[in-house]
Amino acid sequence: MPWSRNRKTSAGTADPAVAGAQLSGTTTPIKTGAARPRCGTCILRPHCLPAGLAPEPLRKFENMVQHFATLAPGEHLFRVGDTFHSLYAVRTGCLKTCAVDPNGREHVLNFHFVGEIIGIDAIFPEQHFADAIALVESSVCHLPYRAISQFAREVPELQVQLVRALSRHVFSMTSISGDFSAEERLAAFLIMVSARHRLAGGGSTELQLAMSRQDIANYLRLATETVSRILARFQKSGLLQANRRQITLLNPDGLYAIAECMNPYSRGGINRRRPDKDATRS
Amino acid sequence: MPWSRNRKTSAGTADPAVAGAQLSGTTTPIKTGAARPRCGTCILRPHCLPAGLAPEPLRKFENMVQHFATLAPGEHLFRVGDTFHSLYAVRTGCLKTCAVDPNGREHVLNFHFVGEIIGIDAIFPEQHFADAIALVESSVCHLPYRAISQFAREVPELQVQLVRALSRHVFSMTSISGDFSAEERLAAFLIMVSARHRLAGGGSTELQLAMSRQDIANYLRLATETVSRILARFQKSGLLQANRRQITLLNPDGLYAIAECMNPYSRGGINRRRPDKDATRS
DNA sequence: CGTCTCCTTGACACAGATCAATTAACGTGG
DNA sequence: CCACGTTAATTGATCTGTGTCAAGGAGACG
Repeated sequence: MPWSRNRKTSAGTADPAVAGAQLSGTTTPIKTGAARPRCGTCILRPHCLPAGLAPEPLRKFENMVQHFATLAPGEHLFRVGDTFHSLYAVRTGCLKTCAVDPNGREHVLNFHFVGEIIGIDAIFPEQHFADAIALVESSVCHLPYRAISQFAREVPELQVQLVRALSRHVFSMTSISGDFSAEERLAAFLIMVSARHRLAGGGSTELQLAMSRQDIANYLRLATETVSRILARFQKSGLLQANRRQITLLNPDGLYAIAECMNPYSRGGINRRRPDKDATRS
Repeated sequence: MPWSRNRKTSAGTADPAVAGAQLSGTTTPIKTGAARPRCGTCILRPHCLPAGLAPEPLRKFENMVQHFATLAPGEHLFRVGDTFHSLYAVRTGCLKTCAVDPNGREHVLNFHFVGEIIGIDAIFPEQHFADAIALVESSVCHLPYRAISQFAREVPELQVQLVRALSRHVFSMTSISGDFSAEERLAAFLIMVSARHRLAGGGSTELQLAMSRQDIANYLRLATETVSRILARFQKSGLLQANRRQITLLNPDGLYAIAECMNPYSRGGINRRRPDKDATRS
């Protein structure tokens, strides 16, 4: 049976307040790729590709990086079918990568928060098979892959970082790919957002979501109504306070407890609904 | 067929068609990591890490590779919590990686067919967070990561392959992570198995599944009963013939049509096989 | 031949999708 | 500043795809 779920595309028209807020204390949004970013002083460096580079290689790396024009909400960074030639690092804001299948259903593949790398999945096919769209005003660094890859041959530390970034990506994907209930997935999502807020230097209980309910739903493989309802349920049980995209976590531990089973590191706590489905056989 | 026949037949029928052909004069399975595998003559090389290496680096690479003892069905290659120190390449047979959540519910993260690399997701955490278990009698090459990684610094081509393998892994994961119906997922699964059979030199319509219905269900996030029912439905509509683990695809194009929406290449019209039936519901 | 394990099939239940309607922001133009 | 339109978010009422429970069947193996 055809079986259409959420099919509309929402290109986050959102609070511009969110974007810059988190970490642009020094730098006002650059409108046209003017100044080179300075990895050396970038607050995100520990989480970015040049993490742990020595001063000299770092300088060379900086020279490869280009700063990209700021993206307005809804603007594309790249599109399905574009040739891959560059990775991107999110400096401010938030983007989503998504693909629309032949039936018109949109699948949000990932959200990309401050400090994260976009485009890793295109290295192999050498072509983007997803659209990357800014959810709020965002800016990204532009890391030409050929140059980076070439440079990595000389600088093992960079090579290590590259491989780690890839592996981490795989690692994080396994979390959402499992078979979990809507509550578990949403709780895990909120915790993830919270953690990333903290990484970017923001508070971890006051969340200003960059994405719509629909984007969240498409990402978590739910209906938007379900996301809404579960948020309401969380609110009623005192876990959080939700007002549109403004979310306040009142009881993070409670959310952790719900989401725990999705954390690959912490298998061994908490309960979930479906008692068993058997396992084992060795 | 590439895989040894059903589970516990006579001890050690590593399918001669594959196993024997490329890796040894002897037809008997290697029980203890005796002979070094010869990447140079391995039929899988184009799909493996040393793809495209020049003769000299290839020889050095071969010297790093160790052959592993054959794994019996149900035997573990590694377990959750094991320290990561090596990647593995499947030479014969088929393995699954899986993790058990707090409730004892098993999640199959991936199946690993002939020619595929296992362990990529453990590079970053430097620890395995999944069990790797042989589904049928299998053998794997043992690729010590530190040595490989070190060697890759000298041989760019190998580095490229490593990154490509990682990226490909990410790429393939996006396929099953989407929001698809049970039919779509199962159809896509069968097509994937078929494609991998072909890669390994087998036929693409006569499939001998290495995994149980339960493994398939856990992988696709379904109940085993659902897998059974949908196979029955496919059979009734003439798409295939299913007898336990012996599956014959009668109408691969029909399956393609059902699974199309999951093919990342088809999104946006890149390189698509056929236009789909439209998404009208009713 | 019995036992075991995997697979299949049926009956029923429920989480979550779908349909539908209302309310709340946020423009925009007058 | 206020009507108006548009889109996002909520809430309620149903429907349904799949999960769950239960009961055989069919190979495999000793």
